[in-house]
Amino acid sequence: MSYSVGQVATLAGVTVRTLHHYDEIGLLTASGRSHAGHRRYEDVDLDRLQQILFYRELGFPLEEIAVLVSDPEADPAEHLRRQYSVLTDRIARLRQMAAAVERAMEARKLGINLTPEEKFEVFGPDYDPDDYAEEVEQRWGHTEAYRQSQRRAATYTKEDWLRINADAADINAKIAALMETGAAPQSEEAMDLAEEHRQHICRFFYDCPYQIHTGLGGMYVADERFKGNYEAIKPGMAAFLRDAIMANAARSA
Amino acid sequence: MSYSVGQVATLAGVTVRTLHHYDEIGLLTASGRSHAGHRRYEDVDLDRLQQILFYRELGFPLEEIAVLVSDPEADPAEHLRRQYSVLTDRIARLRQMAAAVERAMEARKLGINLTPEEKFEVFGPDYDPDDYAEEVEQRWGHTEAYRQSQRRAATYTKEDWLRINADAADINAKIAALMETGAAPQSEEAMDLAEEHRQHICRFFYDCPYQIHTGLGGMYVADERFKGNYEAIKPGMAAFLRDAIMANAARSA
DNA sequence: GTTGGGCCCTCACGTCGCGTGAGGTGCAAG
DNA sequence: CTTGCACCTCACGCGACGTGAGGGCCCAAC
Repeated sequence: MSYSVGQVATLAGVTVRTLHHYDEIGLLTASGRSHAGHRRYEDVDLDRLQQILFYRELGFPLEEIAVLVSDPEADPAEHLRRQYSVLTDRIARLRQMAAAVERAMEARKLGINLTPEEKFEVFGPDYDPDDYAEEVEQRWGHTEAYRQSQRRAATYTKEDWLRINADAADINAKIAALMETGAAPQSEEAMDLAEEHRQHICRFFYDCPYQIHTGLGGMYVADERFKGNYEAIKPGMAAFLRDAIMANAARSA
Repeated sequence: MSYSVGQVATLAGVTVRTLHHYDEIGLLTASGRSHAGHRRYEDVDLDRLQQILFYRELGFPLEEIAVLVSDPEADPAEHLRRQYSVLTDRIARLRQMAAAVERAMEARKLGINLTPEEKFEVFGPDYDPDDYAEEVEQRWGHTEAYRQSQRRAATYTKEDWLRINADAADINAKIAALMETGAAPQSEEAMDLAEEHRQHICRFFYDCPYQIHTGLGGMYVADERFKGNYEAIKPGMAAFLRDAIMANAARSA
């Protein structure tokens, strides 16, 4: 099966001119030409185009895309993994922005004026994750201080939530670090972290016996929404955590 | 306090040339000029710039941005709300793409060849949510059929998850629809939906008495990750759901 | 006093990723 | 036979800047 430019264009939702352009710059050259000099695209070209458009959608320049899609370490599965991680990164970025907007809304409500530096922190670009953790705490501390002077008891629970989320992030970080070492989900350390995870839920959310905990573990890999959050921290983390939870439940029995 | 181009540039993380450009096209003109003809930016200019960069980051053309930031219905709170909704939309889009990538990975694992149309559905742009729901079901049904012929019992649980997620989406949709009518979270209908929500958890995840359910409700607004998911469906939904859950728990007592 | 460096200014041309014709070709249907 | 459609190749235009070129203002150091 082969396709003309027009067919490919409508399929992929781009213009013919775009395909011509990609041909011109050598990003996507049709596999062949018909007798009349018309471009003929094969399935393999469609795959490549799909990849190109994916990265384009995320704002990569064509030159960089050429490198990405022509990567000779071209295991297709590797491509997909890369796409997934690029996506989760981007999502994380947007979530940060959303959180910043929320902070701005609250600041407005309370009549707090942000410093000029703060106004642009939304776009915090370099994103060194180590610095980031500190930074957030500091910024929050700052804002909380202001707020405490305006509200009092009402602030209290919110403060708690911050600590709870920080603890959760801490546990997740430890899990990611453990994965880095190549440890198995059935290892002592992994089970201990799973237990820490469970304790955290028990303390701050609700009573969470092993049975419920394993239920949660299953959900972490099966439900898109939860899975995304863990996979964003580290690919494979959802499954790792589930297995560690199951191992931990098994040893307690 | 007023700032020079260079100061503004470093603050905002853009180049001086960019600020010149925005001046040229009238998107952001410095409030004043110094004796020597140098641009002098005030705080209000910084606010405007922040907004401009926000929309730019999300890929809006400058012309459109000019309209958005100059909107005379210019309640700043309204701006923030709009930014938030733009963000959640974008996040939802990326999550869809991520899900599509996952499907592609699974398809690969199972040796299923996607049809050319399917390959480009990732970018499904027009995104009519009604059609979308059907479409997904059909596509999944299709894929499942293929898969069933390859695997058997193993597929079974996955199928269940699909139904579970579909049910959850259904409940969420009903809640959103109810919100649309302006009903209070304490209304009969809202409480019934909260109960449906609880039952859903009981049936598919774990035993979820009212006490735990209200705990979940609190988490839906306090934890960024959960909140984002509900707010993406409809702004204010997280809080609405929490309140409905609390009302429902109260009436059962 | 002047020389230098730093930051600012205004043209003005270059780049990227296409959009948008202009003018020509191959071929199937009326 | 010509009409029409989808394709072809130039080639210029545009948005959002990048990147100098050439010059002005001001302060510090020699």
